Amino acid sequence: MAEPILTPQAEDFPKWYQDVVAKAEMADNGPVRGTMVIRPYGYAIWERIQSAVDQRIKAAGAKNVYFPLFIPESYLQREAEHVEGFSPELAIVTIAGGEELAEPIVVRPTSETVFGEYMAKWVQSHRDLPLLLNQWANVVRWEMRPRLFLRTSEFLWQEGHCAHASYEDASAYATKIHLEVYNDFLQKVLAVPTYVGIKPKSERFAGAINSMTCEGMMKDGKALQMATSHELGTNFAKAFNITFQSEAGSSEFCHTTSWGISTRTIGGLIMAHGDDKGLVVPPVVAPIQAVVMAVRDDEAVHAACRELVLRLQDSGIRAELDISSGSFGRRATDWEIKGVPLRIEIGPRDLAVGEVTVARRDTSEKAQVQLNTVVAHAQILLEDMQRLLYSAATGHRDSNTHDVSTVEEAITAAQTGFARLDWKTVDGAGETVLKKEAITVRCLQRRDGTMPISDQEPDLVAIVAKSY
RNA sequence: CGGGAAGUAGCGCAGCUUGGUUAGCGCGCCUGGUUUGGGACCAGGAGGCCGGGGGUUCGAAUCCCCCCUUCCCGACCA
Repeated sequence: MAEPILTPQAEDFPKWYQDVVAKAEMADNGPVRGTMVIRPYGYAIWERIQSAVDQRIKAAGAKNVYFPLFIPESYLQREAEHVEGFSPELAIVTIAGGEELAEPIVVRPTSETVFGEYMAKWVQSHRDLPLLLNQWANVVRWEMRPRLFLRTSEFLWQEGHCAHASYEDASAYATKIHLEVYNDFLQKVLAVPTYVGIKPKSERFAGAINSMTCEGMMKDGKALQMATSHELGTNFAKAFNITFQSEAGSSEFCHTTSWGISTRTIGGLIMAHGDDKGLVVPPVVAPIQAVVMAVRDDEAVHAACRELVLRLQDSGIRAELDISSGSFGRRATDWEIKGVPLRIEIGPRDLAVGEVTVARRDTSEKAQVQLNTVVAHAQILLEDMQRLLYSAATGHRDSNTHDVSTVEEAITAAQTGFARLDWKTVDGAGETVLKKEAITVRCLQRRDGTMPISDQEPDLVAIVAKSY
């Protein structure tokens, strides 16, 4: 083990990220700038993210639908801020079927506008509300500086679009999604602790009256927005005429919301837990939770491995068999790069004493375990690892979040982590000063760390950082 | 989109300045054998329109122009 397989994080974090994405076989660049080919291992992680999020969305009452990829350009233009925010990153089709189109077609950067058009049709009465919809889709936002998973011109996500009768209902539901779907998922599944708050006006979604965010801290101390929920007020309802007849008989505008989580979270997962040996995938989201490795190319060893894989699978552990013929070190390293939580080694020495060797990815600890109790042991280790990854990430975040009192101190703190200071100290000129240092306000919170209803609340604190 | 660097086998690179027959090296890959408790070894082998297009030339990986892609730094972003 002379030379490192990956660039060490401390030497060059972005290079480490690229190395790990390539060597763990997560993704490749696509042929068109900014596009991404997600490979089987990366996609398996995405599928697990999808199912965990989808389950929570359905529990919150929203129903899945599918809207088209193509949106008439005129739709985007109906909401002034929305079109202004998105026009620089739109991909627009002007020729189709060999003919110049009468009206250009936009490849969706997000779907508020089409949803709006159909919500207007579907909603007539207060009895039709709330209308809670979600779709899993790809979207296109042309990016200047693409990075696999973190910023690609096409990405996969889920976008929820809801219409409510009142501001209070809309706000409450967007908040519920934010906390019970996104934040719960990020903490329990990805084991990423977050700062939950609202965006200042400068960072708000184009067309929103309020944007909520879950901000995670990566190992290099930079912030990553891992999910957002937006309150759109009546902006889109007015642009698309989404109205309903109230109980009293009057015609009212709906209050709409939208909320999303994307393949970017995979980048967050990589950078929140990965180390110099590669990925560290939390057991709950890991497509492979345990690999059973034959140490020797020997029939008795192979048979023991096969049998153990079946026992692990029977107990609900996602286990994989490795009886391939490469050298031990090579195979072990490959599984480490992929971040598989447990590696169970079986060789003649183990078999002779009825044991196996269990190595856990997070701590690198190796232990001898009785062959007949290893399944129960593995369950315990997986649960322990999930907990430990979350608490380690929380420790890293907390020890790199500094309370400061001036913009200058915030700039210093944001070189290596997050800074927390009074919002009134930053609001206005402070934000401009920070921006020059590539530092932004990631979110606004109340003093107790909870999420405010609006940025008009007094006594808010700002969390500022460099970000992806 | 601005400023910089780069594209030669799957990956990492040499060759280019000074144009000249069959374009090299390391890793990986394939075959056979010996191996396997932390990136094994020996022998043999496959793999290239030198990023794409155009030009200069008797002749281009090499010189010139345009385009595409990648990386770093800025402006934009889930």
